[in-house]
Amino acid sequence: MEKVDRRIRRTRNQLGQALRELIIEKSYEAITIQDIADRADVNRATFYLHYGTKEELLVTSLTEIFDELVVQMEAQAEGKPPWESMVHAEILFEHIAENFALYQAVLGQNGLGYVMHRILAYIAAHEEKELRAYFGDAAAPPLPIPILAHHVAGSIFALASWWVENNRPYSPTEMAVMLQQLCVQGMGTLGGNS
Amino acid sequence: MEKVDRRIRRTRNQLGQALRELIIEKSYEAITIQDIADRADVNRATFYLHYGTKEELLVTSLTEIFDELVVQMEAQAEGKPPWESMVHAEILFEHIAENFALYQAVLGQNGLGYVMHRILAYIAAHEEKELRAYFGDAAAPPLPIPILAHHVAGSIFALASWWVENNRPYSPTEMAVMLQQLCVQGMGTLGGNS
Amino acid sequence: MEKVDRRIRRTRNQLGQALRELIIEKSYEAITIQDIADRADVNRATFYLHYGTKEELLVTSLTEIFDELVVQMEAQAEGKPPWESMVHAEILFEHIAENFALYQAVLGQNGLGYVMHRILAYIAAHEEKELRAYFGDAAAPPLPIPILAHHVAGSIFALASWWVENNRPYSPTEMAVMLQQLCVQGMGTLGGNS
Amino acid sequence: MEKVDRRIRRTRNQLGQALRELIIEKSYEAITIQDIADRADVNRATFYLHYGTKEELLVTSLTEIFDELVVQMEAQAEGKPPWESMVHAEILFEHIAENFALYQAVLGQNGLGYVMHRILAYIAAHEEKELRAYFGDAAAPPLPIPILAHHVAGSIFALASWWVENNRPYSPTEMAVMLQQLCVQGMGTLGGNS
DNA sequence: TCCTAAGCGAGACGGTACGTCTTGTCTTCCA
DNA sequence: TGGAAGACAAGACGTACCGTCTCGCTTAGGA
Repeated sequence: MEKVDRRIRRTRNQLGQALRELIIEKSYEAITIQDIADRADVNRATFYLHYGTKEELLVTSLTEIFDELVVQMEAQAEGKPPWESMVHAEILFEHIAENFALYQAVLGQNGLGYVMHRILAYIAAHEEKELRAYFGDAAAPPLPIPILAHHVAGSIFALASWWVENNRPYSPTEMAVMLQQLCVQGMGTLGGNS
Repeated sequence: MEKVDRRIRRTRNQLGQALRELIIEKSYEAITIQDIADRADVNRATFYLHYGTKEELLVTSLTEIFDELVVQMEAQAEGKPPWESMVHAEILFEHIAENFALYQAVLGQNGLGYVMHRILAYIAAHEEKELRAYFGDAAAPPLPIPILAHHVAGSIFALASWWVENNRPYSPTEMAVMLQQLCVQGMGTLGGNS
Repeated sequence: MEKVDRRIRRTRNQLGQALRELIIEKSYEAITIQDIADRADVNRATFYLHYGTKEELLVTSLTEIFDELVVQMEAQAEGKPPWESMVHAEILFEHIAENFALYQAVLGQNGLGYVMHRILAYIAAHEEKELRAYFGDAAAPPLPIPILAHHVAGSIFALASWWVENNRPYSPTEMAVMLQQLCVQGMGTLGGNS
Repeated sequence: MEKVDRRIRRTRNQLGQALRELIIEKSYEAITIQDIADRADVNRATFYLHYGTKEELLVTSLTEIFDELVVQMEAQAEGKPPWESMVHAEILFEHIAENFALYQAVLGQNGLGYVMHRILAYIAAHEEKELRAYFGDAAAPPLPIPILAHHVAGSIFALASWWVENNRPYSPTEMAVMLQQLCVQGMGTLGGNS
């Protein structure tokens, strides 16, 4: 555990905070390092003492937020197959609601490809881990696990994306319920006619 | 039908082609307009005679490809609910296979947020249209149509993304089958054990 | 005498006229060929059919004006030494008054070095010719003729320049008288005290 | 006394030096800012940190040279009427001889109108000041002072111009003598015949 | 009177310079 | 020693102007 000067921590926090604020205000590409430094009340040269590129700061900055989410979710680990529990999804949607402006910027029209990809990959990896834990090595899954994982991840990603862009027309719980329904039962039984 | 100088058409084609090539070779952001102009054997100033920004060329260029796909897909319009027909998805995966390198660049690690968002939105809109046609005004759908549409779109997007990043481990047909299975039946019946 | 299409003559006149107008309105360097073409109601490409550069048009255009002056002056040739005749200078100042705006532009703050130099050299050459004619080969001039010529030319140039820049505070005749006085008698006898 | 970074002074010197060298080598208009930057071993953008335009650098650069001349001349201030002292003129011609190539470029065929005008105006203003000091308020001068001043200034300018263009056929002292003779006695008494 | 060459408008294009902006490095000086 | 201040190199940006070219239209002026 490296001992880090208090000032350094302070500077880094300010930089992270500044970027998160700016991302909400304007397109990520349009943000210059000077912008970040100005907002953080820090000299531009100082930025380079801590981060090599804008992206490095972005990853660091977002990681903090994601980590927080993961901690919350892992506190809910149970034995049930992941898709039969709405808890995960509910926590996710609540988390998004809390950082709404940020996710709006990241997932929306001018979203960050890099971040989008990361999120999708992250969710998929998470699902995959849980699926493997569920199926164990015994019962072979009917479809390849990565496919299952990406199916769920894609659905989550798209629903979250839609939800954010449409200003949260449903509550986190409602979203979680619908998500679960779609993933577990599929759309076939929803025709009403069957 | 606007009459366009042959030279103009030629120049624009070269620019579009150049961008598509470069996107495959390096990160979109790293591509300069000079790069594009060089590759297209065109003066940089000439670029600006036709497009205001790199993005404008990108959209134009990709639209051509998407349009082609849409034409193919619409030729398959049938009366069945979209998710019961694998044809659409199959055509999609084949289309991706044909423009593999391009999609690898666009959907991958350093993918373009803008394009990703566009694709997702495009697929969702497409699904939504078909769902509305299917349900008509009579039978109220069990879940809001946008939700259904985005669920499917997200799944398609994520599976396609995964497929591309893992170098097409399955055939387009196999992917289409699995996709349909997941969407229609859901994962609940796949427990294998039940 | 080359036969020139009426249209050609018309085009060239328009271009010359346009340049002369523009020179009065703004700095010569700031005038673009497009400006000239626009003003002349001519396509830019057409400009190049007639003149290679802006300078070429300038010379052609100004030469027309100078030639006119020379004709007037030569009509006054007499046997007297040039500096004892005010006629030349008077004609010159009257000529300048007639093309006032043009000379203001050419001799003023943002005057054209090229044209200034040309004018000075032209006057000097003119003086030199007359001086040589006057001295003949007999009486050796007390000072080298080129020196004498440039002295007079410089004085004319400077006085004209000053006169134009100060909005003609004296009549052409007055200027001519003063010029002659200065050149012939010098300033030594003007001490007022002697 | 403003404190200026040593680097800044160095950069500016290099830029001024570069321009002075280039002016000798080719037409001022043909000199690009890139040329200047290259010659000064400085980045083009750096040029703009110090000067807004080529003209600004030119003025700054030439002013340094002129100032030097003025200092020399003012060290010779005496009570005599300016035109009865050859000292000023002599210093001037010597100064020109020292910066010969530069003046060749500035006064010659492709001279700079702006600079020519400046020089003429500068000399005239200088003369005017001395004339006013000489005449005081008492004796009214026989001719308007500005006219006298411009007469002398024009002569100086033209003789210097001719001298430079003809590769200094006389010594600075000889030029000064002739100049004084012309200005003081005029040409009337030089006819030899009178 | 026709027809044929020339003048010209329109505008795409390669090229060059411009002035601006951002980045990353460096140096100097302060707390 | 961490950071402020800021000069600088590097290089992309979007714009402006230049000179050249090609393509049609029109419009004399000779057949």
